[in-house]
Amino acid sequence: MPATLRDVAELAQVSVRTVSNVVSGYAHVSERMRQRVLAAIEELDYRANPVARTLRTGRTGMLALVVPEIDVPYFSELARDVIDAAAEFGYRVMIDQTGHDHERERRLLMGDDRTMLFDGILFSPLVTKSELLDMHRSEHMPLVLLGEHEFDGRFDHVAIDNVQAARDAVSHLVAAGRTRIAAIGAQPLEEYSTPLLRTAGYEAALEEAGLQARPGYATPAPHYSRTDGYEAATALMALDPRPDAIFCFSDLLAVGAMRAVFDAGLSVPEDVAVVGIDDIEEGRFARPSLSTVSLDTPFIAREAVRRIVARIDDPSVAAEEVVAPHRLVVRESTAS
Amino acid sequence: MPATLRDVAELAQVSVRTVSNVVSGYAHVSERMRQRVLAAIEELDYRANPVARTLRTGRTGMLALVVPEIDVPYFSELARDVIDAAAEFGYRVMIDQTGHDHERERRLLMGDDRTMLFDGILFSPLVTKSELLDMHRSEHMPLVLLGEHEFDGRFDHVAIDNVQAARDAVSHLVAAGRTRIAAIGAQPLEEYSTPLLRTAGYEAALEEAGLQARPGYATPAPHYSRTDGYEAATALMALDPRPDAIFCFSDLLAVGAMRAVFDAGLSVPEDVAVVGIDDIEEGRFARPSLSTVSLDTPFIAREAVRRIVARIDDPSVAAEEVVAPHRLVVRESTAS
DNA sequence: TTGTAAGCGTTATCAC
DNA sequence: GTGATAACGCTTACAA
Repeated sequence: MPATLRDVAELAQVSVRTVSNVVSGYAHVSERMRQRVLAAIEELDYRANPVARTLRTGRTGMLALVVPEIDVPYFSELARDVIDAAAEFGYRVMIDQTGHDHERERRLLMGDDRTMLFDGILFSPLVTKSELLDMHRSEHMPLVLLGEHEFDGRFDHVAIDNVQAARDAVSHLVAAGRTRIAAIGAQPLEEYSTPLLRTAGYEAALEEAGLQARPGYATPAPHYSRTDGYEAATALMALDPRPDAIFCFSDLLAVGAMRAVFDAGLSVPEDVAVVGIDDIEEGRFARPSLSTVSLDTPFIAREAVRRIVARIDDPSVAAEEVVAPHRLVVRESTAS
Repeated sequence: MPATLRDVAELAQVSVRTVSNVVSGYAHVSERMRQRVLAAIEELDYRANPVARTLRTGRTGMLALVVPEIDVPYFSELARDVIDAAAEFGYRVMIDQTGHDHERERRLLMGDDRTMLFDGILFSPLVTKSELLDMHRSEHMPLVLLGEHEFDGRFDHVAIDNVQAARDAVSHLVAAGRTRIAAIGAQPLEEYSTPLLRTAGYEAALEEAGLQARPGYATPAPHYSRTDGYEAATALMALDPRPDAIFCFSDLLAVGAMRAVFDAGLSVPEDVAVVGIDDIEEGRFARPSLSTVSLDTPFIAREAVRRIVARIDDPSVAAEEVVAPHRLVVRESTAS
C-alpha cells in the first residue's frame, strides 16, 4: 500500500496542507517545516498519486497522439519527436492508431469514454476537413492537427506546404530531364486532404513544364504502404508509354515502387527516376538511396506540442496555422 | 462543463447509485429505471469520467510500453501489435522511450511520480538482469519483460530462444557454404542480455561447423541502428581475410551492413551474404531482400498483454516464461 | 505561515 | 431493487 499525503502529514506532525505545499513547491513554507516534511516523504517513500491530483485539478499531464499506423516510419519518427518534445513541456504521450478506420477517428473526436484521460489531442487525420469541423467539439478537448491543411482557421494545425512540396519534387524530375512523370498516392475520394494538395502540386509542376498529364499516370494508393507502392509501380511499368519517373506521395510508397521497378527488370534511376516525400531514414540506406522532400519532423513535433500546451493553458487562444519548412534532398534515385 | 453522474441522477429522478449501476451494466436494475436513466444520459450527453473512476477503483485501464526507441522498426511494429492486443483486453497503451538511457529506465522501474497512471508496464529493457532484479518493486507495479531472457523466474517475460535463433541464422550461412562468418551486434559489456545470448548462439554454430571464431569478426554495435551496421560492416570489409558472410543481430543492422558492402564495391550475396533477425518489413523490400529470423510479433504482443492483464487481476500469480516461436526466412541476401 | 475542511466524480457499503 | 453516504488522495478556499 503506497503512502498517502495523510501518512506523511502524520509522521511529520504537520497538516496535509503543509505537506501538499512542500510537494508542489509552494513558496511560503518555513525551512524547518520543509525539512521535516521532506524527511517524512523520504522515509515513507511517498509519491503523489497523479490520479487524485488530476481529479482535483482537471489536468492529466498526458497528450494523445493519434496516427493511422504507428509502424509507418514517418509516424514512428514523428512519434519519437513528439514524445521528446512533450517531455520538455512536462507531458507524456499516449499513442493511438486508427488503422485507417474512419469510424475510430470519429469516436476519438466525438470523445469516447476515455477521452478525458488526456489534456489534448495531436491528431494526424485521414478524414476530410468538413467532417472534422462537424465532429470535433473543441470546447471539450484541445486539438492540434498534424499534416493536414485547413483553411478556415478553426483549428490549430502544423503542416508543410503540401502543394509546394509536391511541386518541388516534380520540378526536380523535370530538371533531371524526365518527361513522362507518373504519380503514386493520389486519393480521388478524399477532399481537402494531403493527397489532394500533393496532386495539385504535381499537376501544377507538370503544367509549368509544359508537360501533359497522361491518362493512368496518377495512381491511387489506399494506405501509403510499401505494398501499395509496389503494386502501383508494377501497373505503371506496364503502361505504354512507360513513365520515366515516378513521384511518390510518401517515401514508403517510393521504397515499394523502386522494388517494383527492379522486379520489372528495369533500373532506378536509369530507366525510371523515383522521388518521395518524408525523408525517412530507410530511404537514406536504400539502394539506390532515395531522393525526397525532407520534412522537419522535430520542428513539426515541437510546434504541435507548443500549440497544444498553449491551448490547454488557455482554451480561448486564437488558432494558429504553422507552416513547417521542407527542402528537396537529391540522392541516387534521381541522378541524371 | 461535462455532465456528471449527479446531473443524470437529478434529471432522471433517481439516485446516483442507480445511474452508476446502469452505466456499469449492473444486473439488478429494473427496466423502467434503466430506460429513464438511459434517456437522461442521452439528453445530457453524459460520459463517465475515467479519472474519478480510476481514483475509486485503482485501475486506469492503461498500460505503459517502454522501449529504447519507438522509431526503430522492430519496436514500432511491436508497438502496433501491442496496441491492438491491449485494445482487445480493454486497455490503452502509453508509449515511453528510454533513448538508450539507463538512468531513465531506472527511474521508470523505481516508479517515478507518474507511474501510478498505468496498471502495468511492458518493458523492453536495456539493462542487465541483476540491475533489474534490484530495481523493480514488483509489489507496486505489474511488469512483463519483452525480449529479455531471465532465468530465476521472478518476472514474467516473453522472448524468443535467442541462442537458438542466432544458431539457426549462422547455421544457414554455413549451409550456404560460407566459412568466414562475422557478426555485428555483440555487446561485451552487458550480462545476461539479448546480445550475449545471440553471441553464444553464433559461437555455438561456428563450433558445430568446425569453424574458427576469427579475431575482429565479432563486432559491437551500441544502438542496433542502420548507422551502427554500416560502420561495423565497413570495418569488417577492410579485414584480412575478408568475411564472406555477416550475421547481424537485428535487421536494421543488416540494412546498414548491406549498404556498407555495396559502398565498398562488393555485392550481396555474391561476395558477402547477410542475414538479420526480426523480419521487419523493410527487409522484405530491400535490395537484395534480406534473409532473416522471423519473430512472431503478434504472438509476442498478445502473450505479453495476456500476462500483464493476468497479473493486474491477480498480482500473486506465478511468473511465466513464454518462449515465442521463430523461424528462418531465406531471401536474396543469402542466396547461394 | 499553517490547519481545517470542502469538494473533484466515481464506486461500494450499508440500510431499507 | 434502490437510496443515502462514505471513501479514493489530492488541492485549495477559508480560517486561525
